[in-house]
Amino acid sequence: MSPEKQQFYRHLQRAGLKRTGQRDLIVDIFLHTEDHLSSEDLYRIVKEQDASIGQTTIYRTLKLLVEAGLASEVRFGDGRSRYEPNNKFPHHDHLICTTCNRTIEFYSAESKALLDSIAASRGFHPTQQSIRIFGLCAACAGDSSHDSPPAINKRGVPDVIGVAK
Amino acid sequence: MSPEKQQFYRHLQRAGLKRTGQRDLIVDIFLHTEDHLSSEDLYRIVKEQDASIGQTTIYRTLKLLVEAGLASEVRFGDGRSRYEPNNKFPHHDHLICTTCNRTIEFYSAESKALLDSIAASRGFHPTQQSIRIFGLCAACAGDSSHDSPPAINKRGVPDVIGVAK
DNA sequence: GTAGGTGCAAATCCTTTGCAAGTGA
DNA sequence: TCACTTGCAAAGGATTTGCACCTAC
Repeated sequence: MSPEKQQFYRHLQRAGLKRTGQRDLIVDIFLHTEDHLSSEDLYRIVKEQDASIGQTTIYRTLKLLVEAGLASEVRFGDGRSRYEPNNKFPHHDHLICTTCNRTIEFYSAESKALLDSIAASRGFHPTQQSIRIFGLCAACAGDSSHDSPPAINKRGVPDVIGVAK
Repeated sequence: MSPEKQQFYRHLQRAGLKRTGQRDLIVDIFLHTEDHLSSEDLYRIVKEQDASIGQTTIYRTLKLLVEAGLASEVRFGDGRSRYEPNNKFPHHDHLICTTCNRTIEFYSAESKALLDSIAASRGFHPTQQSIRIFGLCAACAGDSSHDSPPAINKRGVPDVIGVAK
């Protein structure tokens, strides 16, 4: 069993909760994505494996994953929550193209340090920081030295087009 | 008439829209706040001046204000949109206390420059950047060298507790 | 006169909750 | 056993839309 699933079950145990087949399946699938899945996206994928699972269980399990520290909730301005597994990259931020909805992930240690020091100077104790840059990706801005805009994918899920470390 | 209202009416004109008494009132009130008002907060205040105005008009006018570049939409994780006038501070970010809901505004030219260069290196053209740091303010973290946590205010609106320039 | 605006009620969309029937420890 | 789970349907809460009536230009 992966260390992430172990962490998940440790969380369940500590909280007096139970291990179930549904949670097993949902967590397995979730941990193997690195998309920014919405609850409904995940629901659709999970249903392919077990058509009897309900939306509600997806919502509840995603909440557990966040509590267990295995997932982060992100919002890109389309009015729905998306989730990303924390096991891929410990923390990263997003450039969000408001035209094609693709996202570019990046991580900047300098920004993080800068923001930490700003928080510290106000006596603030951060638990989470979120940086989002909205705008046009190179393709949508018509920059011909970059890829052309992608067709919107089947699920309407933003594709990740790159990770800048 | 303030330059902001002029800008608003210029936007209406360019878009072929009309000036109305309702828009006048809503814009006047909005531009004189620096709270992070939700649509409903603004609705309550506006109704004190004109009880006949409907929620819908508030929603629609806030949207116009954003389009006109006079307001920014912000979300603090409580599932509702809040708006701040752009005439006070051109741009700023937020430390958000997840216990007492107060926010501390700050502006960091260094962060902005850093993020601009990250965006540029990906060929991304930013239109808006949003930095949010969630955590505990000094008071809620029990830091006695700072103010004690505030009573939650009447409207449940996060109070601004400071602006770091 | 006419395109655009307004307020109301109804509709939407995402998410949560109540509940009766299951199920893991 | 029994507290925790599940799926369904209904409820919720924020925001949007349809519509008949009004109003700025």
